[in-house]
Amino acid sequence: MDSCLIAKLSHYVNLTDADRTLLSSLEKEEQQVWAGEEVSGHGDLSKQLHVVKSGWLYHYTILPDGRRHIVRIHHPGDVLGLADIAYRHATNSLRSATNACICPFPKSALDSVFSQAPRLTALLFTLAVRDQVVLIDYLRATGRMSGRERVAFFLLDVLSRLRVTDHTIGDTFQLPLNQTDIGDTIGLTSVYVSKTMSQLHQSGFIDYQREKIRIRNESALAKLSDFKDRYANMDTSWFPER
Amino acid sequence: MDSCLIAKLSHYVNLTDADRTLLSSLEKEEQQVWAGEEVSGHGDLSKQLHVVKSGWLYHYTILPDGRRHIVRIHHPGDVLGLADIAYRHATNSLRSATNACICPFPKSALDSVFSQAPRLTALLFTLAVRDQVVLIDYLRATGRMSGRERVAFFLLDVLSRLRVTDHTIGDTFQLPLNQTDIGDTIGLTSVYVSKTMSQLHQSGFIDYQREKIRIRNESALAKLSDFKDRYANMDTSWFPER
DNA sequence: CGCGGGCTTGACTCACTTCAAGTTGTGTGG
DNA sequence: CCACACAACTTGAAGTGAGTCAAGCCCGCG
Repeated sequence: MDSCLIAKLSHYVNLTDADRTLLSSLEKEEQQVWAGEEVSGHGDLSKQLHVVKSGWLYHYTILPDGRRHIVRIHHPGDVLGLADIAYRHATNSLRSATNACICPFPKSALDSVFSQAPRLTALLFTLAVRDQVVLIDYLRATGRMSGRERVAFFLLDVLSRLRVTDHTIGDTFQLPLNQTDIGDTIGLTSVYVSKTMSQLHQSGFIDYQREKIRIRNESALAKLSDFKDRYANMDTSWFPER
Repeated sequence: MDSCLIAKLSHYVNLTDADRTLLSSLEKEEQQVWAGEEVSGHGDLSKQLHVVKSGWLYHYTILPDGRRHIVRIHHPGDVLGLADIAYRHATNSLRSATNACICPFPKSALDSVFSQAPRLTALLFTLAVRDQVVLIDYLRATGRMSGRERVAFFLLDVLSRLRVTDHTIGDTFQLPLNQTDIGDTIGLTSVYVSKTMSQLHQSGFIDYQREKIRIRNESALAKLSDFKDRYANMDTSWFPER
């Protein structure tokens, strides 16, 4: 019943009742999607954004020769498609990794947020910009780090994101992505991801089997991959009063 | 006398007089910086944003072992630091590539934009989001493309950005960055950038000497690197009326 | 019980790095 | 106007991290 969008945003600021009403209007409509299903393709008209209610999804692109790069992974409570509001056609494709439930809403719903709720606007802006900072972290990892460092970085990134909504999470989590997906996210092949993960296991950093990952030495991994948590804290002090 | 910020934004929407007044308040203060000078460092308190009046700058990060990645290159008319408004401390460092003139303004100036000018808010949002799409293009290039493709991509990206403000630009432009800088932007070493550029020259794609680049076969380069211009057109149709 | 997707492992290859020794061009001082 | 210094670029030889190819394994599922 509870909206995970509101839950996620409340993590960062206090929302007024008016804000909550406005936000829940974004979650009116629901859509079920299957694991592996394509939600929207590159080049589609991008008139809609989505809020994720449950499940994991990801945005990706295909290169002309067929190689794939996964751009961003999405969890419950995420607002998807902000990256596409600047263009008439979607610049990336969206696919569901698991069975999922998403709530589509039109781009134009944002204009009522912008004109009615400056504080919420600032928050959305901040979230978009946080995504940008995370993308930069990925860019730097992909551009300048070894495979081992990149895998470490990736696992910690997923873990930190899960912690935003699930405070009870310890060192173990479910990762509903296969090693090909992981490789396509950090610019490696699935073969090399496999070799790297087994090496990280042998060095005592992680345990894993199927979709379950256990981080055995988080601080060492963080040091290895120079990881900074971008999700836990954000600066909202400059926000307009209401 | 003319503001290049206003010039750049006018490329996308019609601005009211009120909008112009608000915008020019962001360019009240001026600061001169020298080529190679550090403007703000990673970890500094990030209370200020900047508008670039003249010159080239770039944001970069250093890895623990000293390797560098250049995250984003900035030109006149760009708004810098949007990526940092979500955090109390700067997540990346800013350095000037050439002598430059920049206009600092406080984060809090954004809140007056958000509460007074919904249309301008939408525009700023769109710009932030366009940067995100470009970062994604870089991420995909860095993660999945060969050195040759990456260099081609980089050169076309710079050219397209210059064209936003300079419509007279043909196939030749000034690139005030050395090959180490280029390599640090696309995840290569300076040695390999040199070899790749001379190879691109020999295949008839480009000419270059010192800081001058000539693109001899733009469409072939675009095909080679699967380049899409993200700067020329953006969707502003969903913007609030005023 | 057999099929198939995902994971592992090893042998081989190659794109890119590293190292190192030139070359070029440009600004500076005598 | 020359000489010297210096940064940027070039070029080649040698090394390596990650890719490719391919065979085999594991395990959940029909």
